Amino acid sequence: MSSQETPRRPTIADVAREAGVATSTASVVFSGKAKVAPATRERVLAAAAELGYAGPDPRAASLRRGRSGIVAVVLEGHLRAAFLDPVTTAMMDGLTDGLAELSAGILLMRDEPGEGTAIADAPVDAVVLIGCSGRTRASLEVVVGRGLPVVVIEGDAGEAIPRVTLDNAAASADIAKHVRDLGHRDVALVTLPLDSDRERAAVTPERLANATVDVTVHRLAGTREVFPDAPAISASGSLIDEGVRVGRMLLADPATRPTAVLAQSDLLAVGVIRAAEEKGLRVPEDLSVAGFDGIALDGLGDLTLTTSVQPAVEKGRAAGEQVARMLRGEPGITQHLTCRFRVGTTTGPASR
Amino acid sequence: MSSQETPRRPTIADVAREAGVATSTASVVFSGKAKVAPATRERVLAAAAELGYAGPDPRAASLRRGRSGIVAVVLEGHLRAAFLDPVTTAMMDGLTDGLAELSAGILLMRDEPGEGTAIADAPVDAVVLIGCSGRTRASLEVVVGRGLPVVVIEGDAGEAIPRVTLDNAAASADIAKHVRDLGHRDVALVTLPLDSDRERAAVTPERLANATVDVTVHRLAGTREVFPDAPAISASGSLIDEGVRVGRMLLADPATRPTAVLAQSDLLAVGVIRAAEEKGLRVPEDLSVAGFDGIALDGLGDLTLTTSVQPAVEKGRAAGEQVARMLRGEPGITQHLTCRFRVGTTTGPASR
DNA sequence: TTGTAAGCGTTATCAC
DNA sequence: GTGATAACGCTTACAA
Repeated sequence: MSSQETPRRPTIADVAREAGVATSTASVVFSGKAKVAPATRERVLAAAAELGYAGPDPRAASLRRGRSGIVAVVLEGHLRAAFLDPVTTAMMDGLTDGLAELSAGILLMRDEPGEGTAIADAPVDAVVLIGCSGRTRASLEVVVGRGLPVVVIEGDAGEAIPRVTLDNAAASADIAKHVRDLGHRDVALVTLPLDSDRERAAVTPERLANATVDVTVHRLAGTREVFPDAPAISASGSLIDEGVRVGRMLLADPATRPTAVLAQSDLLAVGVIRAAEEKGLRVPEDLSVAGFDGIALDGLGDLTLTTSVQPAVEKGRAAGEQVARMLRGEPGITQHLTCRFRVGTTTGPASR
Repeated sequence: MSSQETPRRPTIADVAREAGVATSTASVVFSGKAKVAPATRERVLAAAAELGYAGPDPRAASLRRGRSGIVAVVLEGHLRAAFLDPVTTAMMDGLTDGLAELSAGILLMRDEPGEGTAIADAPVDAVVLIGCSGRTRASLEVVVGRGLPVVVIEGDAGEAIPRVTLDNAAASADIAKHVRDLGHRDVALVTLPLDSDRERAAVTPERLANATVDVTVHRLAGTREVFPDAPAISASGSLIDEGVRVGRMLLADPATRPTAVLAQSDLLAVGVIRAAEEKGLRVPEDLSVAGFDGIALDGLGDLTLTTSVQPAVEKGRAAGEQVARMLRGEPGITQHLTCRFRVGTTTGPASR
């Protein structure tokens, strides 16, 4: 007010000087980490108000503390896809719960080829990697190299990294057994993408050998324990529309038409059902369809999807809790979660 | 390798020493901000590899640079609600686009009573406030006090703050006019929550006067330009299930049953349609229903919702672009976006 | 209870 | 092209 010698924003040192106390005292007033005489406190606050000081600069504080209060969540692919996928959103939901005790912010990052190192430049305290596929693995290395606590959700990260896993293979096998027990022999599969190319095409042994998305591979392995020779088509994503497209491919030729279709996600399954309806096929009388995920689904009319219910929210919560643990200095531990098979009305006895 | 005198992580100074160069030189090798002789460069990189140095500490770098590369997005209420709301996810999608040139991370924060200052402790370069209601306004003050660039999406933040706005009132009036022109006179309204209490109850003048959610108030105002006396019930959120509940309330008594229901969101409208179907009412023959948002909707069967399509993705993109501008030092400007009315098959002539 | 002082790890500036 | 040095703004032992 007297001399305007500060074009720059005031610092805590300015406030301390104005209040006639040491910087450390001013600091303590804001952090509350020690007792301060009410009078001093008031003077500091008054000085802060006077100078328009809005509190300690978080950047400086996080350098000094060695903590930024931010946890990164690395999703593969475009963020838009993540937001559109109900399983991911449910998981994010659980993650915020699991992280709640840290009152940490969640930094959304995508794992893209070019910016694979974006995570390296972000001031984060820990990292949650989701669906660790080939591409994501590059991020994992960076993060580990940096010495940051990390939890991997549904990805193969090696034994040393705490993970949250799902019994994808076993759950897929359960679905397949149910369908087999209903008498089906001509079964076709719709898988999630095999790799980041996300090509919609028949799954050949060669393509499968080069697949990088663990979830896809594991679910397929489980299904093929029961139906070793079932033909499969990989979808380009987990979307209803994509399920429709693949469904049309599978149901095009009446001669080779399967009596059951097992899809690796509920959204794909709904799409297949739509494709069947287009062709005038009744579900489950003419075609049985099963999904995976157990998400709440609109648009199925009176049908209930046969599926395996995965603990999506729990997955996120478990990851959040591990991060919290590791930040507390305790070792992170791998959690194995299981799916629950749910019989619906979209599967029925084989009619031929 | 020789002496293990460093239990702590190596710093760039350690690397420089090991490589026999100045710290500043090592720094430049990592930042690429100046020319370095290939030989020196190699030596530095080798030293880094030797020491297991993974690059500059982002916390220190952001203090020094005054930039953290993080943009905060403040959502009101629980994050889970945000992830479940298609309009919000679409907007987030656009936001990532608008922010792309900054290659900034997105920090998700919620604006809760208790942690209203969480945003004050986060090392962010700019803030996007969404749906600035009474509660969110506290965050706004903190952010402005901190001198951070901020953009408000659909909130009343005063003329000084760059905003992204929607013509909610006009768009709502358009829908109402369409319904009035179809001959409807007994019209009931379903609004979004009025405030953070999110009470499901009849909208009284008193409750309306205390409402803090601008979107709700503006849309209601637009509708009431056409139907000044239409009774309204506020929903507790924008969810199909909530629409079903409110729908049941509105359709309970055949004597007072409206011939048309205008909902402030598509999800609520779908819920109302479900409630109507429960009661054996046909849409649009017995009841016309309109929504708002224009999101892609499953579960409507062959019906197409009459609604106003809002540019949700564009909203986010515009906000992102403003943030990018402001970070470049240019002034942020307010952008007014408009909705587009879309006639569907859920509205028809009044039958009485 | 308050003050002193030493960093936290980096990068910008300016000489050389 | 490289090096010395001074911040960046804060927190936290430790001393008084």
